[in-house]
Amino acid sequence: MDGGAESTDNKRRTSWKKDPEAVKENILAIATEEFAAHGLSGANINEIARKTSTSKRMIYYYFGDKEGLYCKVLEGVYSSLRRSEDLLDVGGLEPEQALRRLVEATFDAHANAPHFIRLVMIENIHNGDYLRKSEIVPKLNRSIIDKLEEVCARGKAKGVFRKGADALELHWLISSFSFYNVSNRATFSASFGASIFAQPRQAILKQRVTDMILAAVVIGYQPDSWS
Amino acid sequence: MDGGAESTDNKRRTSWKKDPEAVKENILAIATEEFAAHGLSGANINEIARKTSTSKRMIYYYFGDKEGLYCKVLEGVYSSLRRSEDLLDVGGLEPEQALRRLVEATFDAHANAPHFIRLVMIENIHNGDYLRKSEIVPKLNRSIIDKLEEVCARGKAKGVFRKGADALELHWLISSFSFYNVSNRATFSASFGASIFAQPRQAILKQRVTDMILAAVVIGYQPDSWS
DNA sequence: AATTAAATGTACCTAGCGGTTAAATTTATG
DNA sequence: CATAAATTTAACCGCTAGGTACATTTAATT
Repeated sequence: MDGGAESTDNKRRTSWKKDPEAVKENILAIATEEFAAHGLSGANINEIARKTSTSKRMIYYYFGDKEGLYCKVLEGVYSSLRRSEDLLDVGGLEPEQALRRLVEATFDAHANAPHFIRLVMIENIHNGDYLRKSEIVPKLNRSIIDKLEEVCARGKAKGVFRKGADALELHWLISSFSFYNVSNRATFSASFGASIFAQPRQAILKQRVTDMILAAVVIGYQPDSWS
Repeated sequence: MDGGAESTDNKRRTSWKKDPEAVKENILAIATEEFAAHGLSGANINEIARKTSTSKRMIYYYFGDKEGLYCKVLEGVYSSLRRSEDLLDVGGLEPEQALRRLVEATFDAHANAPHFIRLVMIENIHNGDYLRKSEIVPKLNRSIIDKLEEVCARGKAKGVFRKGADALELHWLISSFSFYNVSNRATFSASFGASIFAQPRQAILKQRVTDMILAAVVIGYQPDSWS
């Protein structure tokens, strides 16, 4: 599993290419795994270095120290989620369908981004100190709010959304179960079993929360699923 | 603030009571603070020892090692939350009011138990490994489910709850925003400001989610607050 | 080709921290 | 009073892990 020395000896090489960006990317990718897996204090720089294709020296060369690396990792996963949000276009949908789409997409996005979830949990353990220090992150998450605001405005203009519908509150709501659904799987499962996190229960849950949100926002909404 | 040597010299004391339980309690209380503040790997045994009224030696004497201490801390906060749940009696209320009461109480209980929240977050970072090892915790959280089941049964029997109402799903839902509301304050605030976590927004949120739950469960429910 | 600065490798340092040892002292108990 | 459990004190150990020093190699520049 380790002694594959046929084309180029991968260990003990004495020759290398200059490729700073690739090295940085490689370090970031591994560091994301490790910080997500073990947290800031739990992650091990030596272990991160070992798993990269470079050395510990380069980590300090490019990122200064452990916290600097952690910050870049944090910024990375936030940017990544933002990009996926930006891809979502609900402009062509009627307000009700647009909102439904946003809820479902958020639910799925969280379910498919465990690294993001774990790093946000970890950052919350640290009281958001590193996120607050970051210059790029605070302004990142506007896009989802903007989308919700636009949908709310259209819904109200069309007369199908309640006047009280508020984008920030909606985002808080949608995030809460989308996030919790991933973040607390371990302890929830330990207490009540994992059945709720498997199919078909997950699909049912997504349907339920979507209907709940729509019922709270759309005037006279009556979900089919409420038997 | 430190040199209060009037009645009994607090350092270098030569006389003491034999009170194992008090010593254990003292260690647990401090350890709860420290683990909640810094996580399992982040907390420091020397620091915990320093803050107790006893010594590091006693920590190892009673708890074996760091993980043993962490486990006891975890069991402690879970038991504590369970006790507060047990105090809640909704037997005398009609199903609708009972459910409303359970939602509001859960929301408030989470908001008032930041240590519990943080330790559950931390335990989830560790994939629930220590919770699963514990014998007492897995069976602890039944009580809230039992209460929800009883209320659901009464509501269905009375003909006011939908047939699809499910206690476990309800608990997942109620927990999700109650938990998220505390666990993700730091990062949410960093992105969108802290206004939503202050009054009167918190009260409004609680009202909203309660109404949403009731609307999902109670047939024909129409909240006053939905303007 | 010589110069130079960025990029990389290797070995090393050191403080902190989890955990232990050992002995003395005090309190409770039968 | 003997014995055991509880507690104190304080030094100590070993390793881990964050961080650094210093030499070396590559690539661009002149």
